[in-house]
Amino acid sequence: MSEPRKQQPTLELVAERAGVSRATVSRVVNGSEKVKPEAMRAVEQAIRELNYVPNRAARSLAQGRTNAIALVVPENTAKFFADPYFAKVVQGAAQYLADTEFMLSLLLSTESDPGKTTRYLRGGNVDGALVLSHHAADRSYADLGGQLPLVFGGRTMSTDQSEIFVVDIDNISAAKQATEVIIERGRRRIATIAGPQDMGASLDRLTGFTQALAEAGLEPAAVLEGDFTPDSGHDLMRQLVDSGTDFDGVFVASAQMAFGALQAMADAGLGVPQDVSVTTVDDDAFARNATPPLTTIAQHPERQGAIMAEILIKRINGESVPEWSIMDTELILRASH
Amino acid sequence: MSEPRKQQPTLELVAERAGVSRATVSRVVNGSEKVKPEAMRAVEQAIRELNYVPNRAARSLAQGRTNAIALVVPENTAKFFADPYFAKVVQGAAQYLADTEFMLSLLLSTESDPGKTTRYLRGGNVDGALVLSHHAADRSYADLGGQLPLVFGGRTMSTDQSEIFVVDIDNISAAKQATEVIIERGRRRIATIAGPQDMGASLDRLTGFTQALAEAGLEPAAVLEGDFTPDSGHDLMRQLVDSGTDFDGVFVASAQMAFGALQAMADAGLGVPQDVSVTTVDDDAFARNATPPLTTIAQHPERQGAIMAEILIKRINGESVPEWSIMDTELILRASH
DNA sequence: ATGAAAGCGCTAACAG
DNA sequence: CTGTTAGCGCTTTCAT
Repeated sequence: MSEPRKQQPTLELVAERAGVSRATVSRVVNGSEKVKPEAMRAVEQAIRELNYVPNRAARSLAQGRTNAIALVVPENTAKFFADPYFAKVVQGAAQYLADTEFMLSLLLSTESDPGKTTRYLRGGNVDGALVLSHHAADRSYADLGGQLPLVFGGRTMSTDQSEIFVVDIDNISAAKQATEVIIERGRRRIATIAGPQDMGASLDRLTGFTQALAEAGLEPAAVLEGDFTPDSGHDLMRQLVDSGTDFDGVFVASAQMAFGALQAMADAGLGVPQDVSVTTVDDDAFARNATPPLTTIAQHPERQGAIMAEILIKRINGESVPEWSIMDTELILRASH
Repeated sequence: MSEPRKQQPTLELVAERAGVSRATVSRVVNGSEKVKPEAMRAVEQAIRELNYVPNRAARSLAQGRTNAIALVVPENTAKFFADPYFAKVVQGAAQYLADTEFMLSLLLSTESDPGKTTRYLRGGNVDGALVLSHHAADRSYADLGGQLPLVFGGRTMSTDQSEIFVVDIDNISAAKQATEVIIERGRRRIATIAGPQDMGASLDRLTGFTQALAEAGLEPAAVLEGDFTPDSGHDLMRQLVDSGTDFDGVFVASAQMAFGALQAMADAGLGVPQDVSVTTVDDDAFARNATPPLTTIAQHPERQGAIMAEILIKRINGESVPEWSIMDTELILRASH
């Protein structure tokens, strides 16, 4: 049944045409110094004439290296596209890799069959992988770390493994800082809409929130758990309002959720920041276009992507790199606090 | 310098452990019928114990097939993420492929080095590719069609090639239909904000617009050319207004641009649909959340992605498929016309 | 500086 | 049903 694939010219063909051995062609292709200019020209011409491109599978088999890395997003397609954070990280990684010999291949891990992705990764298709948005329940990638160089974006929840490389912001201090802004505003009944508690970033942000409160001698007015989507922010805020809880400040763990929460508050006739002071994390389109614009902690996902890629490449090349890279964040004061 | 990669167990190792030949292991791995249950169990156990995963490069080299296909987006990362159309197509393709043995690998073609992507594609990394959003200037992919099964999303501009497989809507009739809605409203001074004229879809939509007008005995009030982004829609609409052109209807070639245009009209104090009737193409978040919600032609990008994938797989398997697949569209009447 | 030869890990006839 | 034997296209010692 299989259609005869148009045969690509092989290295051997190039060798014949150039009148040299396959070894020499290989040397030229790989930019080895030790080739006579004369032979080199002949080979290059043959390559051009035949429109030759080396077969990657063969090369990869021979040298045990693929020159490709994967960016794995263990999240469904809809969420992936809805969250500007992913876009930025991908962009940063892609940009960094553009100047290297490496290809970036984006793997949206299908919820239906996560094993498919791991098998692909372990099947020698890539030299390493960047893993994003790692839910705790999902141990598949953490375990993979022993077999393939991995770099995580955001801390993973597994603690029993060493040799886990991660690039992240300090989520605890970020949340703490954001919460302090509210406290400094004089607010005392402060709630939070936290992120999914199976992710490291969410846990840390909740910790930071609690710490800030504790240091000011306060108790949380309420703690709700969302899933980082605007809808969950909206729904939880409405719940909070409907519950009759008395609050005058809220730290929301992501700009997307804060965006939704703001709408719910507007619907409920709550003024921001007069009635409620709100701060959040992420300086994306949601933060900037919210009404009012959100006071927030900017991380720099684009830079994060680039750094992740850089570290992975270094690991692949056997250079030693620190296990943790903590990125700076920035407090952006806008109108919502 | 290269770090010793942790050696994955090979098929040979499995064979030894199971006490059979490599061929038998291969048979089991590939699900051949003709293996004694007994041997099969032994092999399966060995595989489990060794945590064996076949090396793809080797397999692919041996059987001349990779079981991976690429989805190529010749567009920069920012545009890719900003346009819900891409998200939907990817989603559709990913979903379809989830039930097959094929991996989907997303290639954001870097503007800096398009040759890198083509080389990757030709290097035998994938069995075929889906190509999206094809600008005319870019012949690289059309030419690739001779060497690798390709399926395009949206018609390509190259006319000299046969064997070009494309999945698309009928852009001419879609635009015509959208324009007719405006005409039926009794409007006579109708302008258009078209898409980039180096893309087939844009050209066709302009053609459909012009045809509808011609059949009603009308001339375009104005023809502006945007780039499918909301910003371009905004800017062009402001230009149109500032130019003093007299118009009471406008067909905008994409919902993103229409979204921007609507804002500009609101700024200019133009009422929609009282003063100006507007229709567009795409039923995405922009169309639905615009003020007022947009009357539009819905294409079904998710289905398009799935169909593209389906056709590509069939081609890879040597089945014969039609070169053109035209998808249905749907007129959605909302408040803007 | 170059060629010969031995694989990389797997699959695919071909015997048996 | 199973093992033997060739490769797939490329890289890489090792000689020369």
